[in-house]
Formats: sequence, structure tokens, C-alpha cells
Amino acid sequence: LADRQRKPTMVDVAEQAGVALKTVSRVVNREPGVSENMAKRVNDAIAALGYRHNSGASSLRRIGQATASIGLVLEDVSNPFSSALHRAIEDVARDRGYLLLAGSSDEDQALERELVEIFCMRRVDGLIVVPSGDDHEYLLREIRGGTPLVLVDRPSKALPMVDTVLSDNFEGAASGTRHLIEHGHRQLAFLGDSLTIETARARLAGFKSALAALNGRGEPTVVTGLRTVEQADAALTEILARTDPPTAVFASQNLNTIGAIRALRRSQLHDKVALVGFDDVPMADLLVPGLTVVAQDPVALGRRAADLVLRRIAGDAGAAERITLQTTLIVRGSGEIRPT
Amino acid sequence: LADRQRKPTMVDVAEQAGVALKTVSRVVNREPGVSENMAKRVNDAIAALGYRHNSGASSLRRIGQATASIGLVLEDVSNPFSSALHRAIEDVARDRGYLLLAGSSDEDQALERELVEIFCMRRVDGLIVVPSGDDHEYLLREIRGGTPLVLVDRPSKALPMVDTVLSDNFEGAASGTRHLIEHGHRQLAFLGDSLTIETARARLAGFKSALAALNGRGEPTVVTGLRTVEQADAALTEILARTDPPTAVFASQNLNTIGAIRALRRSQLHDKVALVGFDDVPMADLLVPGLTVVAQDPVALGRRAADLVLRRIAGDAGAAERITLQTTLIVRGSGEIRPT
DNA sequence: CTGTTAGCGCTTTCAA
DNA sequence: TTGAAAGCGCTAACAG
Repeated sequence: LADRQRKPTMVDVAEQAGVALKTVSRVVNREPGVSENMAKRVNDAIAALGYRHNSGASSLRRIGQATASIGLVLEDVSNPFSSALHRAIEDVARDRGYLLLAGSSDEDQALERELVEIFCMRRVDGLIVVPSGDDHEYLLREIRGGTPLVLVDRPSKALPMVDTVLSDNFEGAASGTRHLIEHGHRQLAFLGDSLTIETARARLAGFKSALAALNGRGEPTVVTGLRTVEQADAALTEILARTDPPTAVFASQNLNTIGAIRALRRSQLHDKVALVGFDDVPMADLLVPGLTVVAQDPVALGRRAADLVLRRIAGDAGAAERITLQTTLIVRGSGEIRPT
Repeated sequence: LADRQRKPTMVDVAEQAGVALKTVSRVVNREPGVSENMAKRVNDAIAALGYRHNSGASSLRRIGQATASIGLVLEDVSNPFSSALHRAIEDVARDRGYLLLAGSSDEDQALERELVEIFCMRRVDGLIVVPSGDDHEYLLREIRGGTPLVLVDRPSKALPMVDTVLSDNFEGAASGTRHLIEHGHRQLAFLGDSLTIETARARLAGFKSALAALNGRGEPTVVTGLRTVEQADAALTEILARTDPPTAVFASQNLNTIGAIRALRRSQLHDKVALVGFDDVPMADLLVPGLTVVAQDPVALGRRAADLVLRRIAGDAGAAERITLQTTLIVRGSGEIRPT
């Protein structure tokens, strides 16, 4: 029927219905003050022509050029933590009539920036970013340009005055470490991500702070810069082979945790060396022993962030908020192994 | 500097640079035939003003109204299979200069349709859909409207002439079942998703076909309509409590597999009853016993689908393709338990 | 309640 | 190589 190219426009619909263009616009946008009769004629014409509203054209003339969309920069859409965050934000956005655009930065500054630029070219009404690295001054331009911005999961040194939603990484790491100490451990190892990530720094600080209670009885083994399962596995394997190895391990990130499990298994130490991970992982309760973790709540993180951008989009110009969510220690077995 | 509202436009840039509007357009779109001098003046003005190209306005007048975006309807962005697919498609799209819009249908026809409509209103250049249910005639409208469509992971009865990329579900399920039979099992149970899903039907058919080799020695226990971990867990728990329970289980979907593991663990039968799952799950090798699965390749599925839409967008009008990817049996322990 | 007109920011077409 | 004018599909502002 319709030829492959030109899609029907409001003018076509108006013609077909025998009404004015503006009446079609009113019906499509559900503006009040259209008679039943007119509305029916328009809707019939829309159905007959297979008309589809063009939101690009629509927002062009619309006040503030609102697009009813928000942009989300994640580390990686396929990472379980990121995708849980993604889904939570999607749900809130959809509820409020917004489309969510999401992309993966792979923890790369340049990619992050490219994504932000693409989203801004699409004129998103707001931005939610899990920031990578430390140099976020470019984001100030966007904020000044009038696009609300919310940071999730990590703060940015460069943007202290920006709305931020995060987990209490310091206290979470401290509580996981205390848990190990309370179970008698004195020789602890810490596996951490790259310290360019603010979150990684906070977790290491929490670990060290809890360790201070030992008053120097036992020096920790600290390895950072571990980005992948393989790196964490290799690092811990090496540590376990040392003379006088640690009796407990704190893995500060989910890929590190999985690497640690692999290393312990291979060394046949999974029942001897205690392990607490930061961030929950799927099926953690099905492992033997069950994996004890300091869990974040990505869904709550996402909801709060989404609520916040949407409030800013709606016009709230109050002071920048900093929302900190508590973590939860989930006891499943691996963290309760006592030193031998 | 810039006031909160109006963003600088090409006219502003042209004024600042002292050139014509069209020259700015040429520079922004990297059209050839602009002198060094002019280009520099324009770029300086862009930087000075913090100009950002408006892609909505741009595509309005552009030939074919191309938006350099494609829409993706997934079951759930936070499901591991979906998000692996998502990431693969995102990578291909980005490489080719396309923005990917993704959304979750929750296996709900109405939500799927709503998403497709939203994407079409944004005038995506192409659509990739993991279809839910059976009624996809509405998609024909979009195709006729000129938007290329590719189905992934599942075919649609209503759309036999549409490009489709899927795993060989029948053969995959058959091979997993044969594996159990070869290990001596005669009493098999099948846990499956809702049969409104074509994939679920194909897997059940594959299971039954492999079972035919038994010539009636042993009737299978078949339960379908299992959508969640909890439902699968409950179903298998009930089955295992029967007199003369099955000695092997084929779980035809990852949530069903996880439910099966839980049921077997609780019944203390994880070392007695064999289990093969369809679809790999994270950390499957860290379980005890390791989980034997029939693995799909979501990354390959995604890449092929993305290549296909992009080719259609580029104008390829060849006959509809049906790409079937083989599955892989990954042996890890749970599927090699012999009947007692 | 309905319609008319102007113009959003950009690309196209055509002219210099 | 550069520019002027027209118009994409729609909404805003203002009539009737």
C-alpha cells in the first residue's frame, strides 16, 4: 500500500479526516477540548493511513525542545551490576513516559565522553552517568547548557556539586573486613580494581580502616589494578603460593571475587581460606561454600538516580544532593571459615 | 555563560564565524569542498559557543529522514542472555556509526508493541526484535512502512518472510537429551518455559525426538509453563518426591536450570540425579558438580542480527534470510552422573 | 471548540 | 568554493 519511502504526515491525516492540521495535533497530543466527533474522524484517518507521530519533528518546535528521553552511560550493559541498574532506571523512566538511551563506556574516558556527546546531540532531557576516571570537567559544559546530570555509583572529584547517588563503599568494605577479623583472621589479603576508580579507593580505605583495629598484628597483602577475572585469579594464586599465605581474602569487586573463587578452588583452599566479596554475584548461594558478600542494591541506586534526574528535569533547582545507600552483609559460608 | 535555556544553533555559529549557515552545515557534516580557512573559522566558533549539533532537526530534512539509530526489543535488559545480545549489537552499531535504543518487553506482547511504536516514532532506521508470543502482524505495518526488521533468538509464525537469526534449538535440545541417554538414563524429566514461546516448543520437540531412540523404554515427565526460578524449583521438587523419580533432568532455559539446581540441592540429589541445562549460566563451572549445558552463542547471534539490519538499511533488498547457529554441549559434570 | 500562520534547526536544491 | 531560499513535520501563539 504505502510506498517504501514517504511516511504519512499530519497534513495527510488532516486531509483524509477533512479537518485542520492543528486538530490532528491536538488529538495526537491528547490536548483537551476536542469534540468526540472530531477525535473519531482523526483517529480513523490515523488508522487508515498508518500514521505514526514523528517525535523528532515534534520536539523541534516544542517548548524547551523536550524530547522525553534520558541518557545513561554505564560501564557495560552486559555486566550484571550495570544491567540491574539499567533495568531499574528503565522502569522508572518508562513509568514517567521517558525513553531511556543507554550505552557502554568500558571504563574509558573517551568513550564515555563520546556517548555523552551523542546523547546531547539527541537532546536528551537529562543524563545519568557512572563516571570513569577523574576528568569530568567536560560534563560541566552540558550542565551549564541546561542538561540535568546525576552521577551514580561513583562520585567525581571534578564535580563535587553534582547530584550523586552511591553505596557506602567505605563502610561496606570496613564491615566485610571486620567480619573476617571477628572470625579470627589476622593475615588478610585485599584484591582491588584500578585505583583510578574512586569506588576502588574508598573500598581500600574501608579495608584499611577496619584493619587498624588489629594494631599492627598482621600486615595485609594488598593488590590493586585488577580489572578482570583472570588478573584476580592470577594475583591470588601467586599470593596463596607464598610462605605464610593469608588466611582470609577480601575481594573488592565482583570480577575480582570470581577470580578469587577460581584461585581458591584450584589451590584446594576454598574450605580453608575465608573469602568475602564486595557486590553480590548470581548464584552465590549455590556455590560450596556459599559466598559471603557485602551487597550493594543496584535497583535502589537506579531508582534514586532516576527519581533525581526526573525531578531536575521537572524544574527542581535545589542544592545538589548526595545520596548514600547502605550496603548489606550477606552471610553464606565463605566468610565464616576460621583460620587454621 | 550560556543562559540555561536556548542552546546555540548553526545560525549563531555562522554569525560568530562570519560565514553562511550552509558553510557551517558543511563543516559539521564533514562535506568535502570547504577551504581550510573557512573550516577553521567555523570550528573555532563552534568551540567558542559550545555548539552541539541537533540530530533531531538534522534528520528532519535529511533524505529518507535517516536518524542513524536502530531499535532493539529485548526480553529484559538485565537478563544475562539478553544483555550479552545487547552488548554484541551495541558494538556493531557503534562501529558503524549507529546509536542503539534498547528496551525490555518482559515477554509481554503489549509492552513489545509499545516499544516498537516508541522506536518508530523516533524514526529508527531499523529494528531488531526478540519476539514475544505469536501475534506479530502489527510488525508488518512497520516493514511496509519501510523499516527493516530482523528477528533474533526466535522465529515468528506470523512473519515467516522476515530475516531471522536463531540458535538451533531443536538440535541443541536433542543433543543434550542424547547426552543423558548415552549416560544410561531412561527416566528423564523435562522442565520448560511457556509453550507460547516458539523456542520452548522447539526445545521440547528436540527432547522428544531424542527420546524416540528409547523406543518407549521409559516415559518422560514433562512440565512446561515454568517462567521463573521459583516455579522450576517447585516443579522439580514435587517431581523428585514421587515414587520412581527421574534419574536425569533436562532444563530447557536458564531460569529453569537455576531452579533445578536449587531443587536438587535441597533434596540432596545433586550428586545422584543428572542435569543438563539449555543456555549457559555465569559461574556454571564453579558449581559442584559443574553444570553441563547446551550453550548458545548470544554474541554471535547479536552480531549476525546487527549485520543483517545494517545491510537492509544500506538498501539490500534480497530475499529474507534465515540464519541458524549451532549450539555447543559444554561438559562439566552434572550431565555425566549415571543413574543409580 | 476549531483553524491560521509563523517558525523550530537543519539539509536540500539551486544559483553565484 | 560559497551562499540564498525553500521546506522537512511539527507545535506555539493567536485568531475566529
